[in-house]
Amino acid sequence: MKLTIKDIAKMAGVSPGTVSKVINHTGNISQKTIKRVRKVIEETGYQPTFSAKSLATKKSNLIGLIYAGNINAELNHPFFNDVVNVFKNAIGNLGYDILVFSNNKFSKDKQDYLARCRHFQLDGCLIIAGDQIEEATTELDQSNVPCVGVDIILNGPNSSYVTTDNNKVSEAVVTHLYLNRIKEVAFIGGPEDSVISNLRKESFIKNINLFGMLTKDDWLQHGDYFEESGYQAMNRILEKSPLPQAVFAISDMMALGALRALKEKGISVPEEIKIIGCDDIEACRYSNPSLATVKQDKEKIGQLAAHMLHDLINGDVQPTSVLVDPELVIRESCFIDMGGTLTNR
Amino acid sequence: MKLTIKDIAKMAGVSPGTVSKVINHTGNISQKTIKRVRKVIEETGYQPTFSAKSLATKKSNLIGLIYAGNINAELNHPFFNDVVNVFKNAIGNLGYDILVFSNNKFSKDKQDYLARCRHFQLDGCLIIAGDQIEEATTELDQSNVPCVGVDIILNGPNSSYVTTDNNKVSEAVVTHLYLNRIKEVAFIGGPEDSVISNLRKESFIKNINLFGMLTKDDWLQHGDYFEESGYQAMNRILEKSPLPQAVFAISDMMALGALRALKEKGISVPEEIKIIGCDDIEACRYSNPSLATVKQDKEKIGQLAAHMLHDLINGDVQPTSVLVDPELVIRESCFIDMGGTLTNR
DNA sequence: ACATGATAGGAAAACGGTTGCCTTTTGTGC
DNA sequence: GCACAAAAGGCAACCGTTTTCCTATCATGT
Repeated sequence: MKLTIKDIAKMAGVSPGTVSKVINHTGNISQKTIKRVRKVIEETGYQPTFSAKSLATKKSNLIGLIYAGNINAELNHPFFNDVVNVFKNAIGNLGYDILVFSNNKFSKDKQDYLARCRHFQLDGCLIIAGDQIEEATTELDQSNVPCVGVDIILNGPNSSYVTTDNNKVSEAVVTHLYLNRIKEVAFIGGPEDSVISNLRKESFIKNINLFGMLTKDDWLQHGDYFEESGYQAMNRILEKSPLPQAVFAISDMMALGALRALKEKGISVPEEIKIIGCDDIEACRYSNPSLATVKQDKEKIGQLAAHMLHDLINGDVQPTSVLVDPELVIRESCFIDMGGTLTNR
Repeated sequence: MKLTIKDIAKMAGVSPGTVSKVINHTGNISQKTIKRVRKVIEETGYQPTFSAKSLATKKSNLIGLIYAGNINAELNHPFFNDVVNVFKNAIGNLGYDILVFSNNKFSKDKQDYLARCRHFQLDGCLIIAGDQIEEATTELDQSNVPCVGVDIILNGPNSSYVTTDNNKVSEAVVTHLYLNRIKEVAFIGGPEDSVISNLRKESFIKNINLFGMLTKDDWLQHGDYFEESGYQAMNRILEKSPLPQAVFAISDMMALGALRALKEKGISVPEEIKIIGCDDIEACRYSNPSLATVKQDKEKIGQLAAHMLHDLINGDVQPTSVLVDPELVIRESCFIDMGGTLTNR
């Protein structure tokens, strides 16, 4: 028989309302009473029922977790999961639990995120996406539900976002290559309609031109962020001669796919061609050669997302966006032998 | 202004109770009325509020997700995440959403899972663990809350579990090595008190003896499933001569660590020593040499867990346990050159 | 001792559904 | 057309909290 607030009230010789006030630190209650009520709660291990509380307050202390866009992977995406894990612990410390929207529950074809937020009376949502996304997410963004996006641009009245500074991603890669006398560079992006991908592509081209380096249409390929698509993109590049001196793929998985294509053709990395990926997933360290990459600061992104969402929920703050600086991680796939000049530390 | 069941009732010209019955397919309602009510619901997009429904029914259609034990990783564990992802979709189709327990919310030191289940009125829990675990999980297991464990042995009155057949894991590895004329094998297990690890270790030793092969105390090492611990365990093995002909590590990450240790010492894999891991994480395919492993059937485990939990919740079924067969995946780290005899397909 | 304001705590409505029971309507057989 | 059973749907209590408003008590200054 589960204990209710009335049982506690009876035991402590007060009214239910008073117990509620003690629990929530509201109203005017004497220290003596507080002590007494606390003691009963302590002894009985009483905990208010979530649904009753939620019903009365219209709050849930629950954050919805949405994997939007065509991320084929979801709970098993290497980069996003690290971010989500940091987020989970950070938001937990702020007093929230996380609700993962399972798909297929409501309408079959249409993910109605907003309806589900209202259904559960979620306090806010974390939207994870590698991409600009479906209507359902836009609808949610435009609603008054507090949302924080990771790697997605949100502009709703109560939405913030945090993302790696995509201009700096390409800038870092191109600058590094320039400093190492590499001139001819290919690019493997995400889907053509991916906002993130296009930002990186534009910035890539801009910086290539800025430094007087070379790229060309045949070298600008698109994939879907996954391994196989990188493999195919690389093969498309290989079909056209000449070969570039380096390839920048905007996900590690695609870079690994490119690596596989090169291995298959007997082209040596980094001697004949350098490869740089992006994300710094675990597999980078175990591939052969190990994969140079642009690392996104997962810890910082996760932490920021949690605090931004909390602030948004409390109405403390206007919607904002934060760009997190990426960091170049040089590994074997980009080692450059220049006879002692300009080597990498 | 959010719509309530009363609004719908008014619009449809019926009582709230009737609307409820239409929604839940209970009571005796005429087809005509059902149509009318349905239409209004459709047009307005009305959805019952979770907390109110949950309060009234004492059910939540929510499944708690617990990462128990000393899995340092959580939402970012490569193997478990794949399982959880399958589970999430499967359980979603059965009408549940998932609540992830954030840590640190309730008592600082003590995870009170049971209390939180009651608090949220969860219908059931999925317990993920690489290991036998804390008191809080045991308490939950022993309660009447329906639980399904993955890779953990549960014996509570309402608990089932599904796990890879750990005997067969070691059996498959040892048999394969035996068939390829390899006699001397080392073993890198998990923590000494890990039930799973000990099952695999016992079965490893049993099969080694059965085939008249050789292992010894110096070759039986323990780690914590993560990369660094595999590295260290391998170094401990290397300190003692002679070298075994093969090493079986019960996680891929530890196997990768072992690989790193061998590389560092200039010992070639698979020529001088073979390595086999376990789990079949992504990185296996990208390591050099690519890593042979024992694959756990994540798809099947996730699906089974979902359906077993659903059955348990509905009281359709007695607690059970299911063992899923593992599958050996041979890759470069275990390639065997025998001059044409007994090669691997 | 008294008016006054502050403080403590109680009563009850509200939150949005569900459900058992009871009444009304409908259909059936004669 | 009538008695009766079955079907349809309304009523109201209930789920466990919160919160507003109100009253009773208490301390204070005069």
